[in-house]
Amino acid sequence: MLKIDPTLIKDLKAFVGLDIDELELVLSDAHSSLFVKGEAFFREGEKATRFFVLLDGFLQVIRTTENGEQVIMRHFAPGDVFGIAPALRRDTYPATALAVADCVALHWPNRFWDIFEKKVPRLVQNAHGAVGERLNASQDRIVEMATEQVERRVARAVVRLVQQTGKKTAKGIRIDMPISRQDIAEMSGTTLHTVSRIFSSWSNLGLVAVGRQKIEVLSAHKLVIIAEGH
Amino acid sequence: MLKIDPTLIKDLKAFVGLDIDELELVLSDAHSSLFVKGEAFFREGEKATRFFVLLDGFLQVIRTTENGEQVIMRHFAPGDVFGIAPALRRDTYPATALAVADCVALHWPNRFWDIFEKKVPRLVQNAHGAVGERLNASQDRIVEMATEQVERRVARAVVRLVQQTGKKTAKGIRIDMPISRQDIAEMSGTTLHTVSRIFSSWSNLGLVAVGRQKIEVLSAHKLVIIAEGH
DNA sequence: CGAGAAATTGAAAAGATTCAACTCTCGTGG
DNA sequence: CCACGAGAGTTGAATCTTTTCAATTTCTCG
Repeated sequence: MLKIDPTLIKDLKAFVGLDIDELELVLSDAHSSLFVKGEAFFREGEKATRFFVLLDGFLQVIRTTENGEQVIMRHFAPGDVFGIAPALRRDTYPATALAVADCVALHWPNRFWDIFEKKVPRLVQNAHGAVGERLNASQDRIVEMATEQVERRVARAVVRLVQQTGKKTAKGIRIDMPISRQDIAEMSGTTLHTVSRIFSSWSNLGLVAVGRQKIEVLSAHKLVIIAEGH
Repeated sequence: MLKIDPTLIKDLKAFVGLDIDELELVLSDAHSSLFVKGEAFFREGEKATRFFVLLDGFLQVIRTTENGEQVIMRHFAPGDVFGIAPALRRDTYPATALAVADCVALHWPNRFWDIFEKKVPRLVQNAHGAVGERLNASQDRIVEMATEQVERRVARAVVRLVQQTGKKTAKGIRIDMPISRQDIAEMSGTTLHTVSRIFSSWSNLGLVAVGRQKIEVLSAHKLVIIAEGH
């Protein structure tokens, strides 16, 4: 069904530990699709029909409140599994997944979950590990929201973005993705105004260079100090 | 190893869908222990050696920040599985579990996880379902912390407690557990002072009757309106 | 080049925390 | 059995952080 070479994907986080035969089996049932920037992989509450592995691009998972506010729950990068409702015995997607850049993703109908569970158990175990990390990250974030003030939360959001998409530049590390003040606000539970003020002050301190939808970290070290507090 | 009657536990959430043989198999390998109020089942970062099902009592899961602040992540009631590190391919416990009342819990060494996965798959599936609910609840809470103000968060914390331990009384519903203002503050990311002020105002409105470590909800309906906003 | 989105910034207001003093409640031990 | 002390709770006042409102400015793309 697909003409992807197993060796191209064998190092992706989702497929770590699979042997060639397993990779081929998995690929033989996979569909591959392009999702253009802005397109939704699935939306909150929608019936879950398939699960995904991101091959290329970048996506964000968001939730929307009744009064229309958005919260960015997290980002996914190539190699991540997502939309794995069957791993959690859910039949709807709990959030909306949006392509932030053009994306290529593999996906399978949900019925393959149980098949892979038997035939490629490592794949399913990897997914459970990913769930564990996400649960842990969620709880970290709850603690952060409950105890830290805004500047630190914003710093952490930026540090996370740097870790996920940072590209080395002459002067520092640039976030390789158009990110607005509003996006950062939705990642850290504040307003774009407050983010703007914080960025201005960091910029004055020579910590970052910011522009329209772009952020370059000049002193990752100092930013981490703000984020972690020591 | 244990003389618990399968019929006593067959309706617990953790064991839903197991047949008698499976229940007996599971029980035959189980240990049962009493944890007195205040005792820890396990602590954050500790090597995970066993997983649990709560039979009786009530426990809270907490995280502590570097500067000693506590955040109550969630509560567990009889029938809940917890400490299921193997389900998430973790080898340490991610948080601390404390008995809030005297508790009785079943527990198994972690090696039984893989055994049960084969022999009692439904048990493991139930656990994954529980993980899914928890991940979902965590994300709800993140949204809540990011977008709602304190009074609403406190209202939600109280509503959750009522759902988990509410006991009908003459005038309303009482939370059947000693809960301090500080506890509510740690559940909702605020200070005991703010909780105290909010409770005073609710009390003046006739919404709740509060006392030392006790909360009785007189108008659940109005409280839900504060919590949910409509 | 013009239009619209993104960002900045000041000023005012709101919301919550911090500090501090004080009160209440309950269990314990004299 | 009562007094006392510690833990739990309350409340005012000051302060601080963040948001809200509003007015501009800057960028970038078509």
